[in-house]
Amino acid sequence: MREEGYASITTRRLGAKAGVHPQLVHYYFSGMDDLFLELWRRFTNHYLARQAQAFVSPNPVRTVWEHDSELQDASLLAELMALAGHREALRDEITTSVERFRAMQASALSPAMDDLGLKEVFGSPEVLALCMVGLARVLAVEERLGISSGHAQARAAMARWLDQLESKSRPDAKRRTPQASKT
Amino acid sequence: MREEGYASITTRRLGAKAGVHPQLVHYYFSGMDDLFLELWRRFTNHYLARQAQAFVSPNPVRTVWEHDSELQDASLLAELMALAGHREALRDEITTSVERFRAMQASALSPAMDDLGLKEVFGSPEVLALCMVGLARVLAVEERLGISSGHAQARAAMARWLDQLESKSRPDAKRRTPQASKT
DNA sequence: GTCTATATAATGATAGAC
DNA sequence: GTCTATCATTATATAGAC
Repeated sequence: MREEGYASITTRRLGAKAGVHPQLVHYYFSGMDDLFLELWRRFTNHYLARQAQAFVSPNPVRTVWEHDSELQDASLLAELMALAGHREALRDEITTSVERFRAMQASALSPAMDDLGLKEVFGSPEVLALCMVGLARVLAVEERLGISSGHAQARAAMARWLDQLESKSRPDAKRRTPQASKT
Repeated sequence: MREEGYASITTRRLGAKAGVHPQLVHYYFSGMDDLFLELWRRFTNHYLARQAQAFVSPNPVRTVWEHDSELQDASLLAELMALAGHREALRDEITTSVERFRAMQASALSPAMDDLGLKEVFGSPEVLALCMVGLARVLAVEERLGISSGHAQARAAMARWLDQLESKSRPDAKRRTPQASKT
């Protein structure tokens, strides 16, 4: 799906990829809707768990940005939302979990809004969350197609801004590198 | 395509929608690739012409934002980019025109970068363009699915920010309403 | 659980009458 | 330009042998 879009997901291709006969797909899933639903649930479970990190992070803004930016998944997510446009069963599941996810991000970002003076520009943490996910997703989708105009500069600007925020919150601390510690 | 996604575009459905027989699609287009290419070209022609306004606008930032935000087309564009992921002929056409479009937006935004102090945060006009198109597209795609968490607030924050920019560039002028004059 | 075989429907596409 | 007729291909899905 990441490589060729949701329309190319068929029982035959899945079977071929898994090295089994396509009919087995119907043994494991009750149909294509069920299959996509299961994929989405795996996706959200992974991310909801991952997103919990933002609550204990010293800089939730950076943490949220890093999660939003996980390239492969960001473009997969765009694909799933396109798919949801014409699969009712998926749409309901996606809308509720996206809203839950956004609320979670917002509450993780909330303390930073006042501390770092972000309230003035963004107003609410939801808006900050929307801006970051928006930028991350354009970058992901475009890079999948081979478009790169301004991408490096955008990532650099984001890194600069995050560093700036960090020095605001802890003026004595040194800059954190993008990759977190391995523990 | 806006309503049900690119996968639901078939010769039969197009024929039904147009009130003619599906075989006529092959009379007008050499195939599905050609059909999507034609759609994309119409799309870009419309927007490249429209985008020229940004060069003569008193506030190019607002103009670019308004163009990016045209709801229906923003979600259609997301759909087309998803489609491009597995249609080579489309991909080449899309990548080149997106890059051309971005360069155009950037050069329209360029003078505002220095005047309004945007260079400090965004660095280059391409980055500003990416941020705006990112936010606009998330809003569009999500709204199509019925998701609205933070959307109203995001639009309000954007309106506030644009007004702020405007008062910076012309301190004596009054706020412009979102809709431009009719002439 | 995995396979063969098959049902049924929809797809993109072509040939040719009018 | 629009139609009828038809093609090969692919899709989801089911039944039943092993």
